[in-house]
Amino acid sequence: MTIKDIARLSGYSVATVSRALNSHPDISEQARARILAVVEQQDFQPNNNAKHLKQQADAGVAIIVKGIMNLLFAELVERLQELLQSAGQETAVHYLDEDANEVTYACQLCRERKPRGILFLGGDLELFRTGFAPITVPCVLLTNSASELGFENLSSFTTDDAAAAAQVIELLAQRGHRRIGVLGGNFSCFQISFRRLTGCRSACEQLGIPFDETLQYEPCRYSMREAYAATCRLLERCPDLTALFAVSDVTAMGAIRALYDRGRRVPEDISVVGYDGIEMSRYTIPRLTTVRQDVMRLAECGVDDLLRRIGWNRPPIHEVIPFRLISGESVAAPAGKAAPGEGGAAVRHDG
Amino acid sequence: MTIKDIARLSGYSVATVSRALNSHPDISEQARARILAVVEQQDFQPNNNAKHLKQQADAGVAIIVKGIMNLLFAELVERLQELLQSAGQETAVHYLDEDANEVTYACQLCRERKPRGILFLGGDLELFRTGFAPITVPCVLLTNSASELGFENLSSFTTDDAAAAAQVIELLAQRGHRRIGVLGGNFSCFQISFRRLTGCRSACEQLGIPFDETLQYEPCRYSMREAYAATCRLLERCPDLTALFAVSDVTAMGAIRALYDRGRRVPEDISVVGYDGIEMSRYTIPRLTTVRQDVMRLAECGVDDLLRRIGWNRPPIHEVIPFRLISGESVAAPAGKAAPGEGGAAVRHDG
DNA sequence: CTGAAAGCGCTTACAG
DNA sequence: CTGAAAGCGCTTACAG
Repeated sequence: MTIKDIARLSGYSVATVSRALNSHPDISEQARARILAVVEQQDFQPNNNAKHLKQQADAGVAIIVKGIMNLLFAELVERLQELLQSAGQETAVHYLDEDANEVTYACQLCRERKPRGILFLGGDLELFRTGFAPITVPCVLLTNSASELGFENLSSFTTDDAAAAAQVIELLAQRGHRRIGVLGGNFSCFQISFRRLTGCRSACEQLGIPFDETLQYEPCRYSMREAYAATCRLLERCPDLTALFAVSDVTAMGAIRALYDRGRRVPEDISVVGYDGIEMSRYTIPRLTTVRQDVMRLAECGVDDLLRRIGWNRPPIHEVIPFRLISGESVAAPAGKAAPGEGGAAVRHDG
Repeated sequence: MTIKDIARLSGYSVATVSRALNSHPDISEQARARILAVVEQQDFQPNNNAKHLKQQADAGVAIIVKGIMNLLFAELVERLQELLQSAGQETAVHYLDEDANEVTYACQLCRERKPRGILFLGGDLELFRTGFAPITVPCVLLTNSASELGFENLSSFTTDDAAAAAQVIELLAQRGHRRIGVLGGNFSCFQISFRRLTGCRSACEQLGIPFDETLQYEPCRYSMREAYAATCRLLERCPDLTALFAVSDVTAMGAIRALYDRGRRVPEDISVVGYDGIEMSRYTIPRLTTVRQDVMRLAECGVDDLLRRIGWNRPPIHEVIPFRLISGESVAAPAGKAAPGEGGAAVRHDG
C-alpha cells in the first residue's frame, strides 16, 4: 500500500494525495475529504524513508537524551514535551546510551530527519567541540554550559554545579561536619563531575576543612550498585567520615544502603547529601537532603530559547539556572555535636 | 556528500561503492580498500532513508520497549543486547511510552526498517489481537503470554503472575497476616495486573482470608508518586491492614514512604511485598521482599527462540519462566503475633 | 486547484 | 569483479 494506491483508489494524482496527507493549503476541500477517507479506510501510513529522503525540512524538533535511565533527564523530557506540545511543536525523543556520541547522532539526524531544532539533554563538551560544526539548525544544551565553545547556533542552560557543590559543603560544615567524603565522577559527563568536585574543593579550602582528594574522593558511575561498591571503598580508606556528598540521588541511595549494611545509620551516624532532586529523593527512607535542579526552569528556558531562535535568527544565550538545596532527613550533626542550624526549610540559592 | 561523491573521488561506480559499504563479497580487495579509504577520509555516512527505502531486509533485530522508565525492562534490555551481540546480531532498541501502541509501531518498523525479527518487552494483548496480523517476521513477546492469540510468528515467555501473586499471599498468611491490601493495576498492561489480582484472590479464597476487592484493592500506575497517593487512599479505607502487596518494586517504595509518613514502620507495623526484583529492591531501606522475575532466563529464552525461528521456520512457543520469592527486610509477623517461618532464605518456585 | 515529471540517495538484478 | 540503469515511495517546483 503506497501513495500510488491511494491515488488510484481516490481518483486523484499522487501529487494531490501527498498534498492532502501533508495538510497543504492549495487543495480543494472535496479532494482532501475524498483522499483522507480512502486513507482512513485503507489504514494507510506513508513511508517515512521516502518522505524524509525527499523532504527538505521536517516540521518538528528533536530531543536527544544522553542516558536512558537518567531520572533527571526523564523528568526534563516530560516537561519539555508538555511545553513543546502546547507550543504546537511536533517532537521526537531520541534515547542514547550514556556513553554514546550525541553529536555524531545529531549530525545523522540532520542529514536524515532534518529537524528544525535540537535539544540536547546532557552532552560532552569535547564531542561538541570537535563534531558540532556541521550542525546548522538552532540547538540547546541542557545541564551543561556550552558558552566556552562559541558556536553561533548553540545555547545552553545549566545549574551552577560548582556553586551547588560548595553550598552542600557549607551546609555540612555548618552542621558541624569536618570529615566529608565525596562520591563523584561519572566519566560520561566528566565536566559536570569536575565542576562539582571543584566546588567541594574550594568550599573546603575556604572553610578550612581538610579535603584530601586521593582519600576522600571516590569516582562512581550513575547506578546504585556502583555507588554501593564505591562507598565501601571510601569507607575502607576513611572510616571516620561523618558525612558523604553523592553526585546524584541514585548514587546517594546506593551509598545509604552500603552505610546501613556496615552498621552506620543515616543521619544519626553519618549524613548523606544527594544531587538532582529527582522524584525518588522524596520517597527514600530517609528522605534525601539534596541539590534540586530546577527542572521546570531548565525546560522552559530551553524551549523558549529554541523556539525563539527557530523563528528569528537570534544569537545563542548561555544561562545559569538557580538551584535549591532541599532539606530532607539524611543530614544531622555529627554524633555528639550540637546542631547549630537544625531547621528544615529549603534554602534558596540564586546561583 | 553522497555515495556519488565517493564514487567520483574513488574512481569507481556507485554500485561498487555500495558493495564496499555493505561488505558485499563480490568485490576486489583493491576496490574495497580504495573506497573505504575515501569514505574514511571524507567521514562519509550513508543516508539511511535511501538505504532502507530500497533495501528489502535489514540485517538486525529490533527490541521494542513499552515503558521508557520501566526498570525491569531496562534490565532485560541490557541482557538482551549482550546476548544478541555475542550472537553477532545487530540490534536496535526502540523506546515507547507506556501507553503507546507497540503493535502499530512494529508495523511501521516492518514497513520502513524491515528487521529480521522483533522482541517486544511488554505488550497489550488486545493490540496484538487486532493489529499483529500484518507482521510476518518472527516475534517474541516478553513478560506476557501470547499463547491464546495463536499467531504463527509470535512466541512468548512470561512469569506466572497468578502463581507468584498467590505465593506472596501464602507467604504473608504463613507469617500470620489476614488483613492484606493490594496495590495493583497499571492499566497499560491490565492483563498482567489482572493475573496478579486473580492470584491474590484465589489464594485468599483457598486460605480462608477475607479479601474484599472494593476495599482492599487499589489501582495504581507505575510511579512512586501514584503509589504514595494510592496507599493513602487504601489506608483511609482500611486502616487496619497489616500487610500490603504492591504491583512493582517502584510502587512498593512509594507505598513504604506513605506508610512511614502516616506513622507506620515497615515491617514492624505493616509488611510490604514488591514485585519484579529489580536492582533497586536490593538497595531500599528496608530491603524489599519481592517476587524476582528471572531476567536472565527471560532474555535467554527470548533470544534463543527468536534466533532459532529467524534461521529456520519453526513454530512459536509459549513458556512460563520460574520466578523466585526473595526475602528482604520488609515482611514480618503482624504486631503481637508469633512469626512461624521467620527464616530468610529465598523460596524457589518452579512456576 | 491539479497533474506529469524530476529527483531525493541509495540497492540490486542484469549484463558484461 | 564492475558498471549502467531501474526503481524504492515519496515531495515539489513547474505548467496549466
